[in-house]
Amino acid sequence: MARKAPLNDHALEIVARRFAVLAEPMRLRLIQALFDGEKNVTELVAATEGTQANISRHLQTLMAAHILARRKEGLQVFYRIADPTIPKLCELVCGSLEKSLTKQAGHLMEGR
Amino acid sequence: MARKAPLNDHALEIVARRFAVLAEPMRLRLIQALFDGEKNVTELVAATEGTQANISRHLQTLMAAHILARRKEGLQVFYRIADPTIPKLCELVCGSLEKSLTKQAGHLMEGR
DNA sequence: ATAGTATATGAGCACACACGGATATACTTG
DNA sequence: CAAGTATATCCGTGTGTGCTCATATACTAT
Repeated sequence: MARKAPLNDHALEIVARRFAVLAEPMRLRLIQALFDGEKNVTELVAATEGTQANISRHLQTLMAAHILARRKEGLQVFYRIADPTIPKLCELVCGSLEKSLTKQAGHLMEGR
Repeated sequence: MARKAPLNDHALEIVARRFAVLAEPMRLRLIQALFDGEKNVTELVAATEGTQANISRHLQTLMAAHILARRKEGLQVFYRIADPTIPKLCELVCGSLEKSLTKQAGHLMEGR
């Protein structure tokens, strides 16, 4: 994108849609919860403290964006991160934020 | 984010907000238009084929997110990309899309 | 001061979507 | 087949925000 020709309207919508999928705290929580390996829906509901209906919906959204992949095993469905660029994306954004918010950087990690 | 402790709620909202700012085709057009140097509002309106009011609003949004910076010169205001991670972010997303959409990859560039 | 140009902002509308509760589907076990 | 569990989907509501039109602000020039 930097040095190449500008993207056309359709491509821009696709890129924007991708960012939009990542623009939801609950979905970021899900992604975070999956950084250390696959989990089933019940585990994800517990890890994110959301309702089952809402988590399921967000998982569909992340699937449609090809960010997650699913594996069925009996009654349970296990989700995992399918797109290797996702961790890099999050690192980039977090790094940028930490740099611009050095004063508040200490607050960014869970344990204060 | 990948290896570190999970982000707390406040941090997640900040990250999500950042993605949300990038989740708008018109704002991506503005960012693209600024890849090759600063432009004033009138030039950006022409480059993006948007209305002046709308472009101005999007520029405020990008400013508030510290993605752009502005420089006033008489009547005109020149905007430029202030966050160096933005081009990298776009490259990452575009690269990922091209890889997952190899069949449609040819359609991604402006000239079809 | 007046007129003219560049940019920003206020008001109102429309649409997308996150959320919760209830319900449906899929699968397992007895 | 019935009962139970895990996951997905439907429906209604509320909120956020992108868009346009009109107007306001900031600056320049005559």
